[in-house]
Formats: sequence, structure tokens, C-alpha cells
Amino acid sequence: MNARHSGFRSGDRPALAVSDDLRRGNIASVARTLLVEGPLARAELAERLSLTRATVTRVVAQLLEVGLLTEGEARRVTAGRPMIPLRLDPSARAVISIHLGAFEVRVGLVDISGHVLREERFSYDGSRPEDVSALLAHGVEQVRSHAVPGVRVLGMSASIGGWVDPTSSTVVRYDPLGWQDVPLREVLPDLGIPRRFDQLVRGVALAERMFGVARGREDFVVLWSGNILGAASVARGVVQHGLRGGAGGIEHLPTGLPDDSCACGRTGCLGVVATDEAIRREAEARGILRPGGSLSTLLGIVADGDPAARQLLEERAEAFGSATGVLADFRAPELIVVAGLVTTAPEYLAAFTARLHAVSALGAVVDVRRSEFGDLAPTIASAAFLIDEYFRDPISFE
Amino acid sequence: MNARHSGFRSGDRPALAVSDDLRRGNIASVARTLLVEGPLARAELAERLSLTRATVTRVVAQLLEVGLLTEGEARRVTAGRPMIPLRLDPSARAVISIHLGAFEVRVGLVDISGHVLREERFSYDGSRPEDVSALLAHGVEQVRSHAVPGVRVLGMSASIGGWVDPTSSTVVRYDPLGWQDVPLREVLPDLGIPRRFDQLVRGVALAERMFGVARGREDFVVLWSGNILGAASVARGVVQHGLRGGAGGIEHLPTGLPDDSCACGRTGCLGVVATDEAIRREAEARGILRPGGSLSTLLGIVADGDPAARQLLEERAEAFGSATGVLADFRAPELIVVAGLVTTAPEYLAAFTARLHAVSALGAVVDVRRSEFGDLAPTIASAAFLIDEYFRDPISFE
DNA sequence: TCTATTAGTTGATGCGTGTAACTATATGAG
DNA sequence: CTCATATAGTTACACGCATCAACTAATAGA
Repeated sequence: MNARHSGFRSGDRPALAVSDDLRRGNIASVARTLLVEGPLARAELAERLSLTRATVTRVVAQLLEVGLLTEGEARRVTAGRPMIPLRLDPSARAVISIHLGAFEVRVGLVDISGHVLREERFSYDGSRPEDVSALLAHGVEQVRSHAVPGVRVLGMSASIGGWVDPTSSTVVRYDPLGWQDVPLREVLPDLGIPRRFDQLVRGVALAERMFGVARGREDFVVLWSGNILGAASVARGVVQHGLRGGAGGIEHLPTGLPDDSCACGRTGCLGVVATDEAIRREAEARGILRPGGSLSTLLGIVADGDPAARQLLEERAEAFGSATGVLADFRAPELIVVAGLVTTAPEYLAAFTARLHAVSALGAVVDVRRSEFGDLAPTIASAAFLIDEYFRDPISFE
Repeated sequence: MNARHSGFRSGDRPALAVSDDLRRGNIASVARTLLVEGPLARAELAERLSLTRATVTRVVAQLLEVGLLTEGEARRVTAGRPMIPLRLDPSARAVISIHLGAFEVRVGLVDISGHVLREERFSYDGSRPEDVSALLAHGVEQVRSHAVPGVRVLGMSASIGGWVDPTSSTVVRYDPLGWQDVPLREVLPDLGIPRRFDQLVRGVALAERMFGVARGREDFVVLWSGNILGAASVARGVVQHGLRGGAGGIEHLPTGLPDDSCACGRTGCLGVVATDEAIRREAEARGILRPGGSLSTLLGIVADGDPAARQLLEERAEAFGSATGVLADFRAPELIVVAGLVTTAPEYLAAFTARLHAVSALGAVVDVRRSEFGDLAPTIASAAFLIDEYFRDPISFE
């Protein structure tokens, strides 16, 4: 509705000229295209972005000046003047990434191309938010002090798996730690650099779009299965937050499994059958895992060919696919990216995909891919909020 | 990603200058604001849209010239020059609306403020698409010939309730008529004026945003319960279509009711317990309605205080709320608009809302409202596609 | 009647595009 | 070796838009 800004800064004077928006948009387009599509010449950039070569020349000049781009060796591929490939140089800018997990905290340094430069993990008991603060300060100090010299730290970007309201930077709810309405400003260290905080799965979505299997995609859904379950939806290139950051809840999708009853009063909710812990505990109950055995061990047993283990995993994968199939019908995304430890098992992915395709009206048209971030997913995802923002205005960021 | 257009017109030359986009955007903003927020003076428009008064003056001048706006009587409300209220004049532009229902076709004339100028209804047997064509031609001719003189007909805008792919103007599937992959170009009359075709519920969403209870809202979901069930999601002011227009499917959301089995192999799917026909038939089975009784009759019986009828209606409302509650968790909309005949019963709305709020993690924060289009909903909704498009570029539309 | 106040208009300015003519640097034919 | 051709990239200029600031218009109240 608003002509220039999206409804923010309602009262105050417009701070910037309209043409500035245009310039920024084109700069962002060029930077993002080079991030996602790799080295390109000016002429090709102009082609893809429907800009004139003149505009690209000027935009590129600015990006070269700030050192975000580098010119490669001219390549003569056909008649005519050789093209000069432009490459995004990620080496000089990075983000401190913080992830608050159920059992450990991860602090890392991630460059703007999504490459993890450093990562530290700290086991912790996060049940008391006030205790976490000191641990984070220490972790950040470690990562910062060992930071590669010459790397400019853009800021801190953090995530947690539960329900996060990014507008107030509050953890509304995170069950694995028992958190409710925890204001993150008091937990995250304040180093006077930009800080961002949002929900893990939304970070995965941004990261997959910038660096991962959803590179350059504008319309997809991410499903995360781990200590928590969650979804994130990207529409027209923008990740959806929903009211109070509440979008992405999938824990009470009905699976039809007659399992343990959920705290909500119903039975068979996805959240009580498909989390890492639910699967692990069921493996114990069925005698597949010895008491205290881990999910990784279970996946190993599956890989070794144990039929009972495989059956359990496929059963849960099918429950996941069956439950989220209704979301595919509602949302009809072009692509669904699944992420989380269990999804790394080929049996899980196959069973999930088959079931989802069978259940959804769209059928096999929906592309299903597995995230390739592996164990680094939380660190990359946490960094993605600030990196995404950086690429929306690379020149005058901060 | 694209700098100016949203990825369309990839190959061809840019047809318009960038500044044109800006101008169009501002014109559209002004027109839409006046449509939604009623008469406003230039100064107030400038305030709300963060534009300068100079820009508003020039934009308004263009809209006055084409006759889309009229100036009201100057009102002196305080010291200073009196403000001149600007009113959108809907009287001169209208859209031919066509809706293909399960049992009847509706053809109407709807002006750009959503007012239904004419409406004709034709009972039909739509099982053979080729038969519908002649009926539509006749209906359109009727509406057109009686059109108010001086009204400019912008084009034809049509909808059907099933699964529609608007990019190919194809009815992928519409169960009540048994249609599959019906190309609409061959069914809709071709009068040489613009034609649009999309899914009913998406039209309801656009209409509610422009003229209805979601006026000016940018983030909401519409749930339709009638001969078909469907949802539509508006995010950042744009209605979502999804892959192949497949978004909005809610017929296979599990309700937990042990009802008739669905064609999909499961039982208790929303589509077999909550449609008009499902409720009507169940009312018959329970002896509430005599054979052949209509849903309207059932609603009358409920209104008269019959407990069994009321129980049935509330049971189905709760199923609807319970099933769609998972969508509220996934999508977290600010507002849910419910529409369709059954939702007009206060008992239905109350039971639905209570259950949705109970089931969703967001709780009662989600605003639930009932559509106020009543019986005219399909006609207004069908017209909304073209009207929405008109307001995106009111000056140079066609 | 004069001042304060608010609405609306107008001409100059600025900004970032697009346009088109330019330079730069290659291939390949003769 | 030279010249036509082709493509990449640059630059001077013009255009269209919104902004800015100064203006006019029209009222209330002292």
C-alpha cells in the first residue's frame, strides 16, 4: 500500500530519496545474483536482470570500490572483446553466528558466502536463561579473538529452535529448555555491533536460498526435523514470519499414529512422534537401542541393515510426510527442503518423499530435496539473518 | 531478484522506464487508499503514503482527468484552507463477473467498488463443459445489453471453486461437476475484452481485502465452506497461487471424525464431513431434514432452536476449526475470514472460532471474522481478479 | 483587518536510470 | 597483415520521476 517503504517509518520525514531505493535495489540484485549464480560478466548480469549494460557498469563500479567484488581474468570465448568475470569476494566480511540448541550452544564465524570459518560448541544446561549469557559472551570472545585478520565482522546473528518473535527479539516458547517469554536482548552479548535474532528454521530457509539447495529459488518450504520440529515458508523470495513470529508451527499436525498423548490433549501429534528424542525413545522401547543410545547410533544401525530399525525410521518418516502433506496442499510450494539429522538417512528421505507425494493433491510435482548443510546447518542458518539483510543493501550496510 | 519486474519478461527488451514503475505505483497507492479508506484530502493522502503533497497533487490530477476521482465539497474543519475530499467514483467502470457453481452459473456486473449492479443466475447441468459455453454467452449478453449506459466494461472476470491454474486458465479439477483439465479459453465467451480466470476463494480473498472485512489488510487467510472447501492466503498484500495454482487445498485435512471414508483412502477428511452436501446429507441421515431438504432449511431449523440440528452444525464447525487450526499454526495469519453459507449461522461461527482458538498455539490472538458478502460472495469474488488488476494500474489499464 | 494556520500548487533541482554513440579487444576471412 | 565483424564495457546526454522550497488559496480567530 505504501508507495516507497512497506509501512514502516510512518510518521517521520522520508529519510532517503526514491531514486535511492532504486539504486539500492539494483545493487542488491547484482550482489545477490553473483552470490547465487557464481561469476558473471557485466553483459550477462545486464541480460539476466533486465538492466542496461550502462547501469550494470555503474553498479559494479560501486561494488568494486567497496571491495565486495573482484574482477577475474578476462576470458576470450568468442569473437569480440573478452568478458571480465565478476566474482563476489566473501573473504572480507563475516558474521558471528550463535545458535542455542537443546543440549549445546554453537558459536561460529560465517562469511557472507555461507562458509563456516570457525565453530565452537559448548554443552550446557540452558534451563536458566541468565546462565547462558556468560557462556555466550565467552564463546563470542573466543570466536572473535581468533577471527581471521582482515575480516570485517558485520554483526551477530542468532537463532533458537522454538517460537521466536523477531520484532521483540523474544523467545516466546522453547520447550526443550523450558523457556517462555525470554527477552533475548539480555542473553545475547552486546558488543555494539548489529544483532539479529530469529527462529532457526527461518534461518535455514534463508541460508538454503542463498547458499543451499534452494539457491535462487523464490518459492519453497523448509521442514526441519530435529530436537524441535518446524517449518518455514519463503514466498516471492521473502521468508514469512506470521503474527508474532508464530509461523512455522507443525508440532500438532495429526499423524494418525496412536502414540503417546500430547500435552495439547490429543494423540499422535507430530511433535510427540517425530522429534529426535521421540524416535530415539521409541527405539529404546522396541529394544533396537540400548538405554541411553543416541539417534546417531540408531541411524548407524539402520545403515547396517537392521530391519526393525529401518521400519521404525520409515514409519516416522511416513508420519512426517503424511502430516506435512496437508501443508503441501495448502501452500503448494515449488520445492520442499527437508533438514535435520534424521533426514540424512536415505531411507528416511525416500519414505518421507513417497508418502508426501502420495498424500498431496499435487503429487510428485513438488520437488523434495534434502539440505546439504549437514551438521553445520544451525551455524549457517543462524548467520543467515544478518547475511540476508546485508545483501539487501551491501553498500551502506551499517 | 529481478531489479524491476518480478522475473517475467525475461528475454525481451524492457518495455517501460523505471520511473514509470514508480509513477504507476504511486497512482495505484492513491487509488487503492481512496477505495479502501474512503474520501480523503490530498494532504492526508500524502501523510498516509509518505509522499509529498506535491506528488499527491500531480497523481490526483491524473486520476481526476480520467474521471476515476471526483472532488467533494470543501470542508472547513479548522483554521486554514479547507480540505477538498477526494472520492473514488466507481460508477463509470465495471467488470462482468462469471461464476461457475456446482448447480448454477452466475453472471453479473460489478463496479470497481465491489457493488453488484446486476446479477443473473442460471441453473445448469455443467457436467459437460462444452454445453456451458452457450449458456455463458447468453448470460453475458443479457448482462451486457442491460448494462447501465455510461459504464465502461473493463473486461470479464470469472471463477470456479475447484483447483484452477490461472497461468494456463485451466480448471485442473472441479469435483462437483466432474471436470478435469478443462481449458477455460474455450468455455468463456471471447468478446475481445480482457478475460481473467482464477479460483473462487482467491477471488474472495481479493474482494475481502478491497471491499470486505479484510479492507486494507495485508496478511490474512480466507476459509471457504460451501459446495467446495478451500483456503486462500494473502501475504504482503498478494494472494498466493502456489505451484500450478494448487494452493488452498484443505479438503484432506484430518478432522478426527470417524465419518465416511474419503476417496483418498483415509477417513474423516474435511472434504467428506464439512461441505454443504456432507452436512445436508448427515442431517438427512439423522432425521433432522426430510429427504431432499436443503442446507438453508437446516440452518432455519437451527435458528428455530432445534438441539439436534444445532449439535450437528456445531460438530461440523468444530471439525472445520480443529482441522484448519493446524494451518493457523503453520501460517500464523493476523486474520482469518470465513465465508460460505454455513458460516452465516452464529452457532457455526462461534463453535468454529472457539475450536480454532483452542487448537492453535497462537490462541485467541488470531482475529476471526465472517465475510459480509452473503449470497453475493461468488459474484463479487469472481469480479475481484480484474478489479484488483485494474487498481494496480488504473491510468493505463488496457 | 491582520495574524496564524492549513491545503494545495508550481518551478527548479537532483537522482538514477535509459539511449546511443563511443572505445576496447578479441576472432576469422582474405 | 589487414580489415570486417562481433561482443564487452564506458561515457555523455536526455528523460522522467519525486523532492524541495517557495508560492498561492482560503479559512478561523484575535
